[in-house]
Amino acid sequence: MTDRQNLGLLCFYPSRAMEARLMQELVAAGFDDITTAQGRIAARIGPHGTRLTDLAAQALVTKQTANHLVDQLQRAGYVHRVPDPTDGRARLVQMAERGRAAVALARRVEAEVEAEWTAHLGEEATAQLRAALERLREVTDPYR
Amino acid sequence: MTDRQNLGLLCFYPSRAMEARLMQELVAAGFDDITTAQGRIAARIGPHGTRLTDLAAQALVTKQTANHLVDQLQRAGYVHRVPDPTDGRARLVQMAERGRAAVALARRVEAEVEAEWTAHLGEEATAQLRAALERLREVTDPYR
DNA sequence: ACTAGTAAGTCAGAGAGACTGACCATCGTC
DNA sequence: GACGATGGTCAGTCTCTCTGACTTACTAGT
Repeated sequence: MTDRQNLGLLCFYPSRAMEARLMQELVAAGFDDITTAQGRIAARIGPHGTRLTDLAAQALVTKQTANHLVDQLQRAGYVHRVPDPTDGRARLVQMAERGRAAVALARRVEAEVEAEWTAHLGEEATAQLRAALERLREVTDPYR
Repeated sequence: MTDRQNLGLLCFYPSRAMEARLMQELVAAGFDDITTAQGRIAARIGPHGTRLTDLAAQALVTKQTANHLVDQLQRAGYVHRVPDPTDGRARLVQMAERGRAAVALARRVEAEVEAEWTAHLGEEATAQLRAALERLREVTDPYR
């Protein structure tokens, strides 16, 4: 019996497990030139494209870091940048074909992992868990 | 309204928030020569000391990485190493005085943050959340 | 219409974190 | 006592992330 662990740490295990599983399956499917850091940025690109600054803010990294990661994603063909029609300074980071394919796979894997977790916890407990985490996000995610 | 987020990502927000808060308060209290990576290792040192290999396994990093971080912690006076009386190859990483002081503060901050979360979610929902996360750990933490 | 301040993004450089691979010392077992 | 396994270290590399300084473009106030 280990001692009582704090809620933040308890949240860390599933979060790490999901990320590891995503990476593992992406690599297995041939998306082997991507890293977790790149994935964290890519996961936040909206359907019509997202500004670099917004990506950085949501991922809680500096613009420079986000820019660096987007450069790599672009070189690997996952995303491309287009000028923002509403703001001459800005550019929108959009998913390219390869990026959309990777995201589609990632969505499938996420659903798969959630199904496994649901099988372990039960439908009702999982629904409660999701509800609690969504409410907790209100006080733990500064960008939402 | 944002779309439904996966459970792994939902777990990420509280985990990141807890870690950020811990670092912030530790720095404010004068423990300003520590990093999150060092903290993640230090948090796993048991009451009688823990082997480097075990620390590495629990934190899911290589022995080299763990060794590097323990070196830094030792230089800063948070931990020290003693020979393992039961195994001539091994050494135990133990908390030093400064390390114990930091851990004591960290425990207080953790309790504080959990109290805030409980205030937001309610007693019952928080208890259910903890129970669900502890069960989820059974399938998401390889070292337990 | 001009100017001052703010916001978007880029360039350069540095430090920390994490890995792979090779290695030595010690333990445990046959 | 020899040999495979385990605990730990050394060396080198790559990625992530930051700070600081800068350019360009938008916006609000006069």
